[in-house]
Amino acid sequence: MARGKVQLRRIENPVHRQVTFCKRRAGLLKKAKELSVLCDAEIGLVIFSAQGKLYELTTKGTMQGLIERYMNYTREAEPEAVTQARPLDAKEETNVLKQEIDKLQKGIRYLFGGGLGTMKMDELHVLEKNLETWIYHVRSMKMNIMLQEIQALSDKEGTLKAANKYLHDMVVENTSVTNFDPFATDPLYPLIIQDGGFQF
Amino acid sequence: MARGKVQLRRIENPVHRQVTFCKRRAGLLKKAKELSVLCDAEIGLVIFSAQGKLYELTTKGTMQGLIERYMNYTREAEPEAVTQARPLDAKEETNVLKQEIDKLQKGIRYLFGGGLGTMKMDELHVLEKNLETWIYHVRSMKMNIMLQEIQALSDKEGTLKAANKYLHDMVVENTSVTNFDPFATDPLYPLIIQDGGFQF
DNA sequence: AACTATTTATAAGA
DNA sequence: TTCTTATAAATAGTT
Repeated sequence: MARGKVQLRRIENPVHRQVTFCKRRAGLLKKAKELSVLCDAEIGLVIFSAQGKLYELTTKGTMQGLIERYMNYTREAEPEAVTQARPLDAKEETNVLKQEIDKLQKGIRYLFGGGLGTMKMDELHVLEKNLETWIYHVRSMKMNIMLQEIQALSDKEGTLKAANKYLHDMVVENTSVTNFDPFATDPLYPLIIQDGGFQF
Repeated sequence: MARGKVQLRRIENPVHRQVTFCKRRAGLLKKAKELSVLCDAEIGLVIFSAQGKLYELTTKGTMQGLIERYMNYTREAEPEAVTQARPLDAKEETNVLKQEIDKLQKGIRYLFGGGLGTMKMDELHVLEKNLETWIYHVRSMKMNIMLQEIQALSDKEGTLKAANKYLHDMVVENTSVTNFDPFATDPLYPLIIQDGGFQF
């Protein structure tokens, strides 16, 4: 905006681009602050540079709070989920999960606010049930991970046993040809075993 | 920025403020887009008007995606929690609770994002423990509410019994003076009892 | 980082 | 809201 019009496309010269980024970023943040003050608006601005560095601004409260407000607003704008007795398809199930998350979030908002003391009996009851539901989900997921790990270890074990057997046979064959060895017929012994850790 | 300097404080005239909001909002969104294009930055801009209406912009991907990137970035930057063995004082306990809430929120952020599937085993474990802790808190609070209700009912019962006894004595006294009544010595009978409902 | 010539944004008025 | 226009601000290119 000075000494020459600017083309609205990526500035190819990296130095030039960096300088412009610096200047315009400052300008944008300033403008955002001004708009907020002049017009009493709540503004959140997040800028990730091309190098991945974060610059941010919130004009009222925290970014965390603003994100929650945003989530709430966009969720409200979404169409209502349909509750029916028939089995739910994938999309509907997603909506149900979102509602559950919403309830949990409400509970957490209570916790953030006046603490549990401000919650009514029935609200506490709902929160409790939701927490139980999520514990169930979390435990299911843990179980799945564990089963996968077990499967992986089991596969690995099979592979190692096969390798072991092959090596053992080699040893038997070689020793029986070059010289007589009484240990050649010993039971299988793990020549190479490498086991990954497995924590609960 | 024209025909008169602007004071950096809330515009009191509502019409004036609304017009300025409209103009500057457009300007800010334009500047954000330009910065993103010129310097290859990812930008998210959220504006809530004083009336609570939402205006938003994201220059790459979705707001949802940007929020996740932001969450990730800020989580990495956070310092680790301090774990101590000695008993905590009130202020420290508050901090611990805040941290617990933070962890729970992180769990919920995961839920919002790619679902539980993106969480690691240890993260799931932490989330599970936090959920358990909060269920404990919720149940304690329910118990307290119930105990208070019981106490209140018990008090009311005592009051009613006292009133009952007083009324009974009155009846006995009156009947014994004005006329002989064989029912005057009947056992105590509840003349007025009003009991509140009590739901679990 | 500073300096300006210009462009751009926008306050006020219509 | 939108247009116009005088003027304030932002900033591209240069030092």
